[in-house]
Amino acid sequence: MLKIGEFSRISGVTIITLRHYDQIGLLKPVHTDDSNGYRYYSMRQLPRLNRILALKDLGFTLEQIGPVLRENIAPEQIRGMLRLKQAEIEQRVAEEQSLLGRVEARLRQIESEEYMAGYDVVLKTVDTMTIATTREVVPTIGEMATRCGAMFGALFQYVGQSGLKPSGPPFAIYHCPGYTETDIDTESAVPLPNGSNPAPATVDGIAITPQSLEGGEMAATVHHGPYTGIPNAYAAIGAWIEANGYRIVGPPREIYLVGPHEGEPVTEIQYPVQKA
Amino acid sequence: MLKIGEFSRISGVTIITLRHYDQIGLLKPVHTDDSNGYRYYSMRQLPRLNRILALKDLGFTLEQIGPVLRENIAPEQIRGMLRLKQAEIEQRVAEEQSLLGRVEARLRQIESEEYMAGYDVVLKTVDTMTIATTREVVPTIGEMATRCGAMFGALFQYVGQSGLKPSGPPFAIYHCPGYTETDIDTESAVPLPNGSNPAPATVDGIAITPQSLEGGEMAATVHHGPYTGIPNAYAAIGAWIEANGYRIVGPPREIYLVGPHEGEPVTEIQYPVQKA
DNA sequence: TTGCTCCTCACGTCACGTGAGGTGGC
DNA sequence: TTGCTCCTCACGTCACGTGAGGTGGC
Repeated sequence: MLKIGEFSRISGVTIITLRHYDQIGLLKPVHTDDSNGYRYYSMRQLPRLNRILALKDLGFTLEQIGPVLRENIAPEQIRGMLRLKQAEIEQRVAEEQSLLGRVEARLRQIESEEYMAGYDVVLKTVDTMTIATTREVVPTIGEMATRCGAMFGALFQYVGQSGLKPSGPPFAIYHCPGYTETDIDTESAVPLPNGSNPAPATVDGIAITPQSLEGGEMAATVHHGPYTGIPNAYAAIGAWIEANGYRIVGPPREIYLVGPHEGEPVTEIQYPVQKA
Repeated sequence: MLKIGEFSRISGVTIITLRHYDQIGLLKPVHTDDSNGYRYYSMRQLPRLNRILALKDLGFTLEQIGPVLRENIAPEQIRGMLRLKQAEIEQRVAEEQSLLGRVEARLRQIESEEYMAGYDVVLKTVDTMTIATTREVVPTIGEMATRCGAMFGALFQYVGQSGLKPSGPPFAIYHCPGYTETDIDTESAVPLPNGSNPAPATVDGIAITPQSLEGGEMAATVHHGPYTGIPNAYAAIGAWIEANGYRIVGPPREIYLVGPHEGEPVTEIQYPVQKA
């Protein structure tokens, strides 16, 4: 019979850990003194302790080790548990490596001075939503402001007439691939409460269609300030997507979080992406 | 001004997380209602929130993110932090991969039926210690019991005469490489309290030398039962060492935790090892 | 008035480590 | 008697998630 300190020295396990294993019932001392609470261990408990350490070393939690020690589990089951562990660790390694990739991408970005200061690109999941939308090809960029004004005016009028309330900020979808200054294929949209199902209509000669817009993973960033600076936000997202090994799988969305009439506008840019 | 639910929906961050960031001062709502505690956020806080998310995504803790947001840190410093992170993640990847290696080794062991049931090999660090020792070449294995008896008898007598107490169980070091049944180069030893420094002596014609024994990393397992079964323990350690990519760097030790006169003996085998 | 949203505790997570404060054994 | 060992709480770790129990706003 050994006092906890001796057993600790021989086993190489701290006293605190031994007390912890006692407390959770994983390794009880062979005897505990009733009067002073002293724990007494036996050398014959070393194999059990070593089994605990060996299983812990294979990545099992103490909670998982308990049953393995109690019931005598068939090697077949042990094998199953190890296979599971294996898959779990492989998963974690993959995650760590993707994290490493992100850190390295950021370092390269800083070092190559293509550092898009001020823009932080994040990945977010956007739900599928119901929207009211209208679409037109705007001939030149100079006409964007008036055309967008007209489109959103019609949309809000339509939403009001339908007895609905927008369920979020209005946004645009740009269907032309790449940056263009002419013939900009623009879809303007207002999100509606889920489940609402109004009919199509024409307002002020503008055709409005309610529809469902697919959600998914988005690479997104927020631009704070006048719209003339927005190309920088697009560039920042583009750089992030390339550096982090994603692929653009749809047209970008521009979400007008704070409109131009309420001070400095705040605009979010989203690109639907997939891991490449 | 947005209620927490709206801000949560727009940012894609849970309400609970937003409350947590408020609590630790990472992102305070622009306004908190005094009467009911409602938090109100602004769209203009989205860039800050995104910065938090982006840094978190690079593996920084919330505690590390705080200063980065408050003080405007130079890109030079950011670079330093990223380099540190990078090294840290590489370290973790290496650890996970070694864990994966251990799990795979165990799986192979089970599948190839060379499964040494009952032996759990663990890695432990043994301290350098002061010992009293005597060494001789035992001609045949049949004489081991009597020779060991004689050696330990002399050692204990010596320790007693020196006015010392053994500081741990007695053990043997086997200097012959591989398993042999003849001419076994055996060193018997008794650990002494650290700092004690007795003189060499001869007891019953047996020469006893006090010395220092180097510690280090050991692959160890415990054998429970008669000494005839001990070769299995050696085999188990050998298999473990090979499977886990270690290398034997010294002679094995056999530690007599429970001697043969106290019921079933309990014996620990240790091999000094290094990562190969 | 009824849902819906929001609030504040308090506790749990995983495997211990770190004091604080006190007692038993040689 | 004096160190040394041992004991039992209680709290901290990291970034939230999960109730419990209660209140404000349309």
